[in-house]
This record gives sequence, C-alpha cells and structure tokens, in this order.
Amino acid sequence: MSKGHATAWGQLPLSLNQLCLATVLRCGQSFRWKASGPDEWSCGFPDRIISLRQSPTHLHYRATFPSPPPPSSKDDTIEIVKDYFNLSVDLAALYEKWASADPNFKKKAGEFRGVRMLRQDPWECLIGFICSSNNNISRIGQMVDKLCATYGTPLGTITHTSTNPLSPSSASAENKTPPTEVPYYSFPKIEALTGSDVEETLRKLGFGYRAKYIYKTACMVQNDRPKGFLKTLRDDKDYKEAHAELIQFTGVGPKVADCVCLMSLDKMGAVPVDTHVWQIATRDYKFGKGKHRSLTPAIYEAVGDLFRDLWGDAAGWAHSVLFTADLRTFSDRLENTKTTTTVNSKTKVKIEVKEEEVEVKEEEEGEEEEVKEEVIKTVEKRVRKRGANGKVKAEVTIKTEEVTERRTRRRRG
DNA sequence: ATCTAGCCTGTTGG
DNA sequence: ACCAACAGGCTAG
Repeated sequence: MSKGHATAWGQLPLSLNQLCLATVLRCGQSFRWKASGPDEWSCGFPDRIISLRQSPTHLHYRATFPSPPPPSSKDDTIEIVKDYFNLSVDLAALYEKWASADPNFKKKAGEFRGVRMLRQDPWECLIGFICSSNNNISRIGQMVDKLCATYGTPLGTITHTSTNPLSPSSASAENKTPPTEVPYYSFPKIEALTGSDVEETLRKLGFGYRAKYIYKTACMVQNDRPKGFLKTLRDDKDYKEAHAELIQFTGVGPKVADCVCLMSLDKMGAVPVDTHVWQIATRDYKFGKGKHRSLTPAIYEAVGDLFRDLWGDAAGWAHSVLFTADLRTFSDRLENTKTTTTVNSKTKVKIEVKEEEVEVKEEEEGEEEEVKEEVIKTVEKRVRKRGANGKVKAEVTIKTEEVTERRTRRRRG
C-alpha cells in the first residue's frame, strides 16, 4: 500500500465514448500522469495524489493525502475529477456533430473515441507547454517530473505495480517486476520558480534554453501581473484577448498560447497548429495545395480558421481527436492496421496486421514535384504456441511488412 | 510582412 | 552499437 492516507475507491458512471482515460492521459495534454498499475493512473494535485481506473461503465477514483484528514471533513475528490475532465461537456454529442460535418473526422474518430480536452490549471499548463517547444512528449514528461521533484511539495508515494505487458522475449515464467514506491509531488507554485537560482538549476537539470523562459515567465506572472491573473483569462477574457495576453510571456508564441487557451482556459475554439496539425491540414484537407514553405503568423491563423469553419465553435476539441490519431504512440490504431491482442495467463502477444497499401502522392502542376510510391508487401507467418503438455494454446498469423519506396522527381508543365 | 539561424538535449530510427 | 535527425517552437535579427 502507499505511504500516505488513501481514501476508498469511489466511482462515477461514465462511458468510454465520453472519456478514454488511456488515450487522454497520454496524448500530450498533460505531462504528469503516470501509469501506476495496469490500467491505473496517478497524478499529483496541490494537496493530494489522485489515482484513476476505468471500466466500460465507470470511472473509479481515489485520493491519497499526505496527512490524515480531520475526521469530519468530506472528500471532494469527485468534484476535482469532474472539473479536471470537463465532464459537463457531452463529448459524444460533439462527435456526432463533427462526424456529420466532416467525412475525414468520421473516418478517424472510430478508433479514437473519448478524446476530450482536460481543464487543467492554467499555470501548470503554461509552464508545461513552454517546456514543449521543439521537444517530444517523452522528454517533456521527464522535464516536468524534475520540475515538480525540485520545486513542488512532496505528497507521499504510490505503489507502482508492473504496468507494461511482458515482452514476448522475456515472457517466460516468473519475471514479475516487484512493486516500487514512487514519490509524487504537487506542481510548483508560481513563487517557487522566481528564485534567482532557478534558471541555473533548470539548466543543470537539462531544460536547455527553456530554463530562462520558465524563470522569466514565472517572474512576469508573479511581479508584473495582478494576483490570479491567469484565472481571469479563463473567466473574464475571450479567446482573442486571452491569446494576446499569453504571447506576452517569454517563451510563449502562438502555438503555446493556443495550447493554454484550449487546455486550461475554456477556449474551445483554440486550435494549436504544430507540425502534426500542419501535416493534417495539408495532407488530409489539402490546405494551400503545397504552396507554403513556412508557417507564418498569417498562415497559422488561416489553418485555425479552416478548422473552425469546418467543425464550429469547439474546433479545438475536434482537432485534438485528429491530432491524437496522428501521434506515433497510437499508430497501431490506424485504419489500415488491425491489431489483435491475444492473452493467456502468462503472455500477452500483440500482433500487427498491415494490409497491402499502395499510396501515390502527387503535388500540384507547374512545380517540381516528388512522386513517392510506397509499396508495402506483407509476408505471412503462422505461429503456434504450445503449452508444456504439447497442447496448442494459441495460433496466430503474423504478417511482417516489407516496405519499398520509390522516389522520382520531375518537372511538369 | 516574411524569412532565417540559433538554441539545448533526450529520444528515435536507420 | 553508434550516430544523425528529429522533436507538439520561440526569439532576435
């Protein structure tokens, strides 16, 4: 059990169409949730650790407090959870709307249900996305962990039990990883990041040039803004106003500002345009027809407008579904790829079956064009797993892929 | 208005 | 195993 004072598990009814925990907590909105067990996730909040599990019908939650609560106090964790996951928004209804307006959304959404926007703390969101510049999700998570461990408040530990399914090579017999006690921390308060040593410390921790951005932004929020400034961007300002305020901070450009607007300030129409969204716009929606070389502010806004015209007021929420579908982490769910998971008592085998696919890309007339043909051949292999008694336990077909790529550059016109 | 180089460094794919 | 190139950009010029 965890050191700390854990409450009993509570639950609230919730369908997978409203929330898919394993997707939402890994798609790069928040960088702090850890897998604390098989299908269990934990994260430090200001005064407690919250742990979550999900069944097809319910979301299960419990809190672990650093010190025992007074006997009469009632646990308000459910309120925090409802707020954090924006549960007053009916996501399934929105999916219906987006799917009827956009065939491409309809096609992708099937494998990515329950992708909703979190309603995070604006300060945490701001710092998290300053870390995200020119960076990958895995490293951002590690950086935010270090930030919390260095400048946050200890909240106790959570017992982590083995999370990843045993890899086929080491799947034999008894190699369970033993449970470990993992410390959790709150996210640092604003004041904690205004110390004169902060930039240097963060550089030593591997934050690179982002160390200065974090320190300077903390100082600006703390010293040059009224108390509670970021929350007023949520309550008193519209999207454009909030965005304009956010890009005043060092290390915050249009993209980071849109992330903060969308994920913490209730601005559902904010569409952060990063390399993924740019890819989606040009590849799937033929934006600009290959004309643009770089993402200027004007083009940045035009991409957002494209999606706002298509999906409406909550375009930022819709964008997140397609963004998530574009992440490599979830590439096993792509439509031309079917995955089967075979489970017996000791082994989990994941098999990817990729269907044959021939893709020809063409760009517009008059320009130099690159024609890329990607041919994926699949080779079948049948594998039988037998138990000690020789009885067949499982039979699977594994298809491995051979990819050949042909590139030709030529001029037309 | 628009473009470019430079920035830090862990992860990832060849 | 190693080594580039990339990664959910921003700033200054």
